[in-house]
Amino acid sequence: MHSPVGIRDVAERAGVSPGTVSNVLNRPEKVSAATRAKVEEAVRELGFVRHGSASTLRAGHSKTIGLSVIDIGNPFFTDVTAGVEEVASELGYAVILSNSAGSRTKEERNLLVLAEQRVRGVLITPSDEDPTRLDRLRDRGIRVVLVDHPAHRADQCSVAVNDIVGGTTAVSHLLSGGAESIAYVTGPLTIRQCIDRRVGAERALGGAPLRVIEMAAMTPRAGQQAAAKMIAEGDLPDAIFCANDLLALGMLRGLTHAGVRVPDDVALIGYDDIDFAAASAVSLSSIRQPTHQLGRVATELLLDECDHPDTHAHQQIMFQPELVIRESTR
Amino acid sequence: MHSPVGIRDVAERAGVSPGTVSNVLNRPEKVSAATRAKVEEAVRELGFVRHGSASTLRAGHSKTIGLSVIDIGNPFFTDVTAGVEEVASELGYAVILSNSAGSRTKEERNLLVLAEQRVRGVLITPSDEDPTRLDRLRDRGIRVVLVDHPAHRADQCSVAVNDIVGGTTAVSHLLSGGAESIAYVTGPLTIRQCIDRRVGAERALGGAPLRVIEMAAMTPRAGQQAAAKMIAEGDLPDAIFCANDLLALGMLRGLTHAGVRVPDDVALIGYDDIDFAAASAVSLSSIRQPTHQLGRVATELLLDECDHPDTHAHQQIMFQPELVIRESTR
DNA sequence: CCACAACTTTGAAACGTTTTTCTAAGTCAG
DNA sequence: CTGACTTAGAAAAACGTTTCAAAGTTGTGG
Repeated sequence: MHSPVGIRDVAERAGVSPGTVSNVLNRPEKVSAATRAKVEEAVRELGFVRHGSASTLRAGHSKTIGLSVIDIGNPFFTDVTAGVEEVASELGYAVILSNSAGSRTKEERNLLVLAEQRVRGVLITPSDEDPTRLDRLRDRGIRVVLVDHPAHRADQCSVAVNDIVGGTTAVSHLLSGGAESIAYVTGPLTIRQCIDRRVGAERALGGAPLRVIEMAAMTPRAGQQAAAKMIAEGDLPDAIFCANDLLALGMLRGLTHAGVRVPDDVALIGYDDIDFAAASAVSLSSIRQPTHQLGRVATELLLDECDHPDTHAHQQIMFQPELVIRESTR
Repeated sequence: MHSPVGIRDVAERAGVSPGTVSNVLNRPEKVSAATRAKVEEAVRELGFVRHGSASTLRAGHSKTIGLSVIDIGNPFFTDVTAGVEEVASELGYAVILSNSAGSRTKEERNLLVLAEQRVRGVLITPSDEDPTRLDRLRDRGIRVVLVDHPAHRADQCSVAVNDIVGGTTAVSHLLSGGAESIAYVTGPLTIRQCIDRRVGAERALGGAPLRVIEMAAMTPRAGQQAAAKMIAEGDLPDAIFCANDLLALGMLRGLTHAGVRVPDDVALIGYDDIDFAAASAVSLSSIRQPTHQLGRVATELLLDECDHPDTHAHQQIMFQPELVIRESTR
């Protein structure tokens, strides 16, 4: 283990002052081509790597951002994360990942760790509507961009997808396929996304009744239970709209097992268009959200806000979801 | 935005010296209960948050670790990541996530960023066998633990799952179900995991021939293509072993579409036991790897190495995979 | 009542950068 | 050739912690 090489070692080797090395590193245009070359040479020879903490301490800002998601196991968030990592990495930022796992205390603890690390900004899918923790971050000078959650304030960036439109699109599609009775299988109706998708569904029905089946979780298992319940109760609708693909996949499995044919007996549509939607035995129609894009754009907004605070204009971006038709609604 | 409150503000408020505040923060047992209480009170009143960079700079080590994975979109790595995040968060460490996306240059760039951040250690699933970049990290005093890759050296921790045993288990299970001809559908045979699983499969066959179908990717799409190819060629085996569940799901779909019944006509088994294996129309038998555990243990090893370097004993841990029987091989 | 040990607390230096101020050396017009 | 102006680089002062030797405090036994 060779002793750590610092900016002064580089300076000595190149025959310049430490300040000049710093300039080469941070504002190369301020330095003449000749000395720049000398310094770069020295950096290479000595294998110098800048000490991020020292840099952060003195400069007052770091090259890291925080990402706080609700469930890292959900393909939706995984895709978002991939998009975030991509952009951050391109711009030389490191991403600190934290998973609130739906727990508010864990989220709070994670945000504290992020504050200690003096991250430049935070991308967060908040686990509830309470804005005080985020305000506290902002007070500390940490920028915040909301992900998959529209901002309520104009001085705040956010990136989301219109879930009401998504609900409407899904149900309209089912109606246009000839369905007359429709059921909505959803997760907890405390979750904004579930509520909005329901509102959209009802809007499409224009007053006709929507049978709502609320499950505690949004997993394949829950979907299968919902299927069992509907079959036991004996009256299947013409079509089923599930609030996410995990539910829909479980539902598909439950129906198929009971001898119900999809889409002949019952049409089925999910939400999110995760990779596995296309891969199931009867491929699943779904509402696609630009997840990867969501992560990319959120990160671009955040880093723009950090790097160009004067020209930055806050934006609340709302993407539109997209209908993907597959076998389950043909 | 209130002006940043530092350790000296806290000291002043509590009527002690900055050194004492630092002691309360880092070695509470060195401080009398009375002053500790005073200091903690002051911390709370002022909303003090320690400046991680300053701390890292002075103390010489940080409270962050790096995690470098090959494909953040693959549920296998997602599960590992969740385990890592869990343990790190419990112990107050932040996790910097980087995704090499299979590209060696990207991996290299990411490792540089991690080195700049002076992470305490790195968890990495290396994208190839070349050990020089890892040696370079170790030279810098950054501990390295290999994930899903057995270490070749004794002074190095690693956590992996025995893929040879997994291959043997899968094929033995197929044989015990009465299969006589078996095909192995795999990703590129440059990938260690694919090779090992094949070796295990051949071991189970004890000399009997194994038909190997090598695909360029390990995705549902590739699995479906493999199915189409086998059906076109006209001779289906009794059973198929796929090198991961994504391939197997695609295979299942391809077979079902061609009217081949699983498991009646062909038995099918995958690998990884991702969540969706249980959720498909014909639930998929698979080889389960303790993915979450993999992440947890790797992190525990790394942090033990960091926090107790004198008592730490390097370990190469090899987990055993587990057979999960579902409908596709009944 | 003193010497000594055990325990607390202090104060200043140091960690490796960035930033700001300042000097020296060019450059150019008159 | 001078003086104003520009530019490149040097020197030193921060940034907010931790550390460590030293000083201070308390308690104990003789």
